[in-house]
Order: sequence, then C-alpha cells, then structure tokens
Amino acid sequence: MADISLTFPDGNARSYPADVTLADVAASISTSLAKKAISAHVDGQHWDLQWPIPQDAAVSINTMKDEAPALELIRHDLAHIMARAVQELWPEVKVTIGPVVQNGWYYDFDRAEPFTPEDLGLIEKKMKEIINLRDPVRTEIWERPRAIEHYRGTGEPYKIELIEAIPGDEPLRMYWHGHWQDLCRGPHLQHTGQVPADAFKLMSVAGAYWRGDSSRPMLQRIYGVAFQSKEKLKDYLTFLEEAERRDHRKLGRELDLFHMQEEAPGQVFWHPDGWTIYTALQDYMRRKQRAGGYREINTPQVVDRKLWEASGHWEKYQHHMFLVEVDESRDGENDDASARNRDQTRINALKPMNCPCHVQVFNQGLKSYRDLPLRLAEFGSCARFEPSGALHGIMRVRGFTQDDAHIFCTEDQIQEECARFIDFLADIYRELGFPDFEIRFATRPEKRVGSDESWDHVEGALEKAIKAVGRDYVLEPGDGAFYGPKLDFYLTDAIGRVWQCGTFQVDPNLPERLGATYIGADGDKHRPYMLHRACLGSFERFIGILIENWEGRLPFWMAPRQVVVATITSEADDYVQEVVEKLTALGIRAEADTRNEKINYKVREHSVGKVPVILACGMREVEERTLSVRRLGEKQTSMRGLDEMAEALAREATPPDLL
RNA sequence: GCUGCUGUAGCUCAGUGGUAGAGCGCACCCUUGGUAAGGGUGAGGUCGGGAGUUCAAUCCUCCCCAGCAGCACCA
Repeated sequence: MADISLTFPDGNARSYPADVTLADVAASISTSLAKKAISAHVDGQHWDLQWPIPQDAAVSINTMKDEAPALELIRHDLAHIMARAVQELWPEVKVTIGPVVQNGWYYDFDRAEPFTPEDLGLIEKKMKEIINLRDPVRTEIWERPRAIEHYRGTGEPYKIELIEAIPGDEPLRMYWHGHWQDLCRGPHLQHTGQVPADAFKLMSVAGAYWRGDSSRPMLQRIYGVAFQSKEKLKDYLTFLEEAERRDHRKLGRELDLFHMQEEAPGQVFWHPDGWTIYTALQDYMRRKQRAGGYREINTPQVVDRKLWEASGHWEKYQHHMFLVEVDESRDGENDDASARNRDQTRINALKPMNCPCHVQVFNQGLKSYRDLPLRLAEFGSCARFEPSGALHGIMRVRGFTQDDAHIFCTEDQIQEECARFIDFLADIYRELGFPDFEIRFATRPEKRVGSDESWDHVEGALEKAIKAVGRDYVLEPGDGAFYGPKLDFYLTDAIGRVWQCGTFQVDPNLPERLGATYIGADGDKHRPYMLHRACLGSFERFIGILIENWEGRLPFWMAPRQVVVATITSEADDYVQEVVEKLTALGIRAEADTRNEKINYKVREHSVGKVPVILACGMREVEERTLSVRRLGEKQTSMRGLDEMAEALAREATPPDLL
C-alpha cells in the first residue's frame, strides 16, 4: 500500500490513491507517456525513477550525489528552508507540511495574522541568509513516542497529528537543517548551500485547508518557484507573463467579444464579435455531428424536480441547481408574489445537465435493437449554481452550453462507439488547432452507485474498447464519474498548458433509474447502455481556451473580423464599398474603414484589434483595381488583383471540414 | 463556500476627511494623409451597494455584492 505520485518531464504530476501499489501502477499503465515519468513520490518519499518500475516500492536510487542536485531536491529543501525562515522571523507560527509541486513548492503555516507581500520579501531575504550559512542537513531515526514527545515540547500540534496519521509503527525520520528541525521522509541535500540562492522566488500567499479538508482550519500557504539557474527562473517568469498576455478575460474585453456583470454572475453577455466565434464553432460542430451519425435534438430548460429525483441528481446536487418555484394556482392572474400558494408550488430546476432529458426522448415510443446505437446530440444549455469562488471568466460559469450527446447502445456496441468517438474527436481537435491530445482512463471512485460486479463488468468493457483503439492512455484510478468509468481527453495548448475538454463515459445506471429499455432480437426487453460524450465540453470554456491558445488571433475561418478594407484617401470610398460588397457576397466577414484617419492609424488600430487581413486602397488601387494586402503580424505588404484576392480569401474563410 | 486582496470615467490607473484627476478611447472641427498613434476643442464619474461615526465620508468602521489569487468543488 502506498500513496503514489509520478512526475513527468513536462513538470506535471499525477497522483494515485492509497489502495494501489506502485507495482499496480507500473503494471496497469501501458503507455509510453507513463514510461517517461522521471520521478515518483511513494508514501511522501521522493525517488528518481528507473524504468521499468521495480516490483517492490523500495525504488533503489538515492539521489544524494555530489553533482548538481536534482531540481526536486532543491525545491524540497527550499520548502524546509522557507519554513525555518518563517519560524525564525515569527517563532509563534506553527508548521505543517510543505511538498514539492509543479515548478516549485509550498508550505502551509498556521499564523493568526495574514502574511503580507512585504513579509514575503522578508522571508526571501532570510532564506538567502540560511542558504549562505551552508548549514548541514542531517537525519536521525526516532521512535514515534519520542518524536511525539518532542513536538509536544516544541508546541507543534500539526506534526503530532501527522505522525498519528501515519499507518504502521516504523520509526520516523527527523531532519535538521542546522538547528532547525522538521519531520520529513527525505531525501535531502547535504547542506543548505547546495540550493541556488538566485533561482527561486516566493510567488504568493493564499488560504488552504488543513489536510485539504474544507471542514478543517484554513491555513496560510506560501507558494515558491525554484529552478536550477537564474536563467531558468527568468524563463518561467516570462512564461507567466505570456500566459497573462493571453488571458481570455483581458482579450475578451480588448477585442469586445463578451462581458460579464454583477447582475448575472458567472454568465456571459456575448457581444457581436464573440458571438460570431461562438456560432462559427457551433455551425462547425453541427456539421461534424450530422456527418458523424448523430441526430440533433433540443430539450426543456425548466424541469420538475421529480425527474432529478428519479435520475439521482437531486440527492447529490440539489444545492448546485438553480431552482424555479411555480405557483400553479396563480395562472397569471395574480402578480403578487406574496400571495403564492405554497401548497400548490411546484419546484423545478433549470437543467444542470441534459442526460435525463435525453433519456426521456429515448423513452418515447418503443425502441428496437435495430434502432441502436441511437446517437442523440444537443447543444444543451445548462445552469449550475457553482460556488462563487469557482467562477473564472468564461471558463467556469453558471450558465453554459455543452456539445452534449448520448449514445444508447448495447454492450457489444460500446467498443465500436468508443473507437468511432475517438476518431471523431481526434479529427475535430486537429481541425481546431490541437493536433496532440492525451487520453486518461478514469475508474471507479470511492463514492459511487452500482455494485462492484457491475463496475468490474463496465470497466472491463471500456478497457477492452480503449485497448482496441491502440492509442496511448494513462490510468486514473478513482477518478471516474459516480455512475461509471470514463475516458477524459486532454489537449495541450500553444504554451504547453493542458486542458481537459472531451469525455466519453459509460453509464449503466441512468437507463436503469429512468427505465430505458429496448426490444432485443429475442423479443424481450433489455436495458441499453448510455454513453455520455462531449468533445468541446462547453462552448464557453472551449472558446476561452481557443482565445488563449491563439492569443486572440483565431484561425481565419473563426475570426470574428476577417478583413478590413481601409481607404487611404476618401477618393477611394466607392471602390472600398465595392470591395466589401464583393467579399461579403462570398461569405467573408469584411468591413469598410472609410474614416477620416491616416492609413498608419487604421493599420495600427486593426492590428491591435487582431484583424487577420487589412486591405488598403488609395488611388493606385482604384485605378488598377488591385488591393494592398497586409497580413496580421507581417510588416511588408503585397499588391494583389481584386478578383484573385477575393477568391483566395473565400477559400481561407471556408471551415476546415468543408475544404 | 473558505482565506487573503481589490472595487474611482468605456479601458488602464493616480488621488484626497471639505462632493475628484491623467493617458487612451469617444464626439466635433481642421487635416486627404501610402502601412503600428497628425493637430485642436469638448463631453463623460452621486468614487460597487447599504448602514454607522463625523459639522462634513469617495477616504474611517460594519454589513452586503462583485471581481482577483489560492483552497475546496466541478453531474
């Protein structure tokens, strides 16, 4: 039994729950990606990995070497050095834990006053002093009672709780950085001077629950980042600036795509240009789904709670639903809300998901095995009352539209549908500019419905399906939906960030709960399987990802403003109008800029506005019936004939699936 | 929801216990200019909402709302 996490070369880490062993992970992950894992944490202890992972968890490499220490060790020791610095500055602060995370580390502290940005500066300075002391790091192995007694003496209740939570009774490793002591599995550097003093930075302080449990006290977490060298740190800080430049909230405002406001928190007001992106994407998806054998449907927004009770969502998610109370006795006559007749009030919920509604569509009429697989798709508008702290621009919202579909099928059809979906999805991601994606296979979570036998069966079916597809995947034990196992699809954006978008879930549960049946070849009623699937996830979030991926410079076919035709002199006004009309007739989003401004000004404004093509017209163009073409991001211009250019742009404006 | 921070003009931000300012943008005028900002003039804000302290609150206190970072959550 082990608590295992693997770290990959891209800096990502993946964790596995306590009921698997390292050998399990090694055996079950058959993918080349997993084989790239460079280090593992087993029961909190750090190991560099050799592949294959040895069968026992005692991975054999100790990283205490004289050469440049591994980055993880540097980060790990920095966590301790920071904790020491904090306690030297404020002795009353209680320490807890401080693990290595992507790009750095954090350490959680219990302190009455909040840490301020100025405090971070003080801590950083103190850390550099400690590094310069070159204090030796030494270990002692203590029996538990002695360690507990020690922490009683120093007044560290969190450490005592940690010790008591460690199963078994093996002795503990006690580490000293100079005079300062911490409980830790190690391993560590030999002395604090091995840490590069100019390649780390304290980033932020934020609240975090003790042991990740929202019923426990809130601690203060200080985040730091660290690298091998000052240059690497600088690269990382540059990356952060890059991400900030791409922030969809900022670009959404600057490019006038959408806005949000207090009266509708977590919901999007789409502006014309933003909605143009949305509809371009939706039109594209509609064509793809039609070609992919889906039938599009549409289902109600406001649905009686009875259906949510039947589906099981009421029990689990009622506090995350928008409720709508309707007094059936009012009949529109009495507008006084206080006169509402409680006895006759019906409780409805704005639909938080489409699945139960799709089952209702399936349940109409008698279905035959000949109807299967039946693929029902909906651009389903959903409302979920997400916790206020979870909201994030248009990426995490309370009102959104999924590119949702449910496939009703027999067990035998799961494999075929799985393969079919993965091809479908790969095609879409490629056409949308994300050629690389990763598949993760998530299995039964702790909280779930259905018997273990049923889970064994369904997980087996999905595993068989994904294996047959032959693509690499990563196993995520315990990450499945409460009703069934799933495949999640993660795409990588232009600056290396990973986003989960697509999903493919096998659900034997909902058809059961909502009484879906079909007549088999044997003439008897059978229970269909229901496959939940989405490619984009939600339009809102996916458009956020698109904006950030392309830094607002969307591919031409999706760009809300494709072409601006600008006059250099007002004598070209008529010609510019003619050009715009010609392009518009070809389905190109073209606009005229005949304002009384200099061409320099117009070029600057439309470049900042990320318009992909600027066509400038002066007297020369009018006389020769040509256009001066300037592409976004390019400095030089070229001269093209009007007809030739219009034809080229029309081709460029064609969505990839129609080429 | 939790911890911390923030909320001043359309945007980015400065500022003060005596009812506010800049740049950009916007409007109008002059300018017809050849590929990233031509010049001038002007309009625009009960300083997120409510209550309190005070002779006086945008500024201080409390409550609420929204946003930001992180945590928890994510059917």
